[in-house]
Amino acid sequence: MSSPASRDIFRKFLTRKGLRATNQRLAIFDAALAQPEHFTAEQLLDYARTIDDSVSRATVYRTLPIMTESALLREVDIGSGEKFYRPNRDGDGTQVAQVVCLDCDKIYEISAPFMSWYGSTVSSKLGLTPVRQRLQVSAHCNRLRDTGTCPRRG
Amino acid sequence: MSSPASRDIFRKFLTRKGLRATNQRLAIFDAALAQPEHFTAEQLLDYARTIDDSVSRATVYRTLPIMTESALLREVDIGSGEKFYRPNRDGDGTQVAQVVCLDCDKIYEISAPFMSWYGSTVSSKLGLTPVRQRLQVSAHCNRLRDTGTCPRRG
DNA sequence: CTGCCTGCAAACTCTTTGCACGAAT
DNA sequence: ATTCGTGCAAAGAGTTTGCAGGCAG
Repeated sequence: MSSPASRDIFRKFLTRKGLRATNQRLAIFDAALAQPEHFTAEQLLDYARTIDDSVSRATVYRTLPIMTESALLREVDIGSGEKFYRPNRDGDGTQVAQVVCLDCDKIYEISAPFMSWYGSTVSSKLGLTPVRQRLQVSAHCNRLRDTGTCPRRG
Repeated sequence: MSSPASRDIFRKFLTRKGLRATNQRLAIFDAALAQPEHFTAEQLLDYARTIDDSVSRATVYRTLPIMTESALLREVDIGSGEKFYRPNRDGDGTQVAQVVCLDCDKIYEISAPFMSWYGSTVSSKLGLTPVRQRLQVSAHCNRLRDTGTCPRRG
């Protein structure tokens, strides 16, 4: 949930960008920024509908780019078919690596400040200017392997 | 193109795995390992059909996992909707980063030996065992920005 | 009022799959 | 002779888009 105060912030944000502050967009903003973890477009739709049941899937998909381009959200693509999103509470997200548990699908985010240095170094040698980088580690759960149970699932 | 010799190698390879050495599979193997650059499933289909025009899209998609699981090919997912593949001529591919030019879509591969160390370090802190890692940098072409022309396109 | 924004549903892209036929062993 | 493998076409999943109507500014 979010307070009327955050609504006003979103409203101003949209106006500043020359976009209209529709109830659907506001509901999607509320829903997205209330998420504690990574979420998918579909999950966002579900939650946004609890705020405004007129929100459609199309509008969610049309609003997500607005939020990511403005760095309100960070897009996290772990190559699983669907994209994940996450409120961009801290930093710009270019210095964050992900560790993905292949057993419970949980995505851990790890600070990796050397990443942008690496990106710049490697890009400049090729005559390129880095835009973004991603570092992802896919891993299996030791606990699940040893005891047959992962604390994050069953 | 490939010599009859490589055909025999593929034949033995398949037999060893308990799989049948069909003409379609051999054509796909030939086509895949003849690629100098990254390629998509669709491009592989096109080329494989110049060797054996009975090759179908379904068989390409069914053969790609056989080749990647055996490390003959490396799968490179840059989050662009379609997957890329590449003959795995050197190493195991777990120590290679990609630099993707957003202007010409070229994928440069860079040796990044520290990656597996990083994966292990970060995973163990979470009670996980790393399976694979990927490090990708997306970048823009300086030449295109400065002169309006990228040597890799027009 | 004007035209941006919306929901709906169809379209799209890439990939997977069910089925009956065909070929490798 | 057995199966495993194949092509075809349909199904899938996630996302995008054309259109007619609706609401913000």
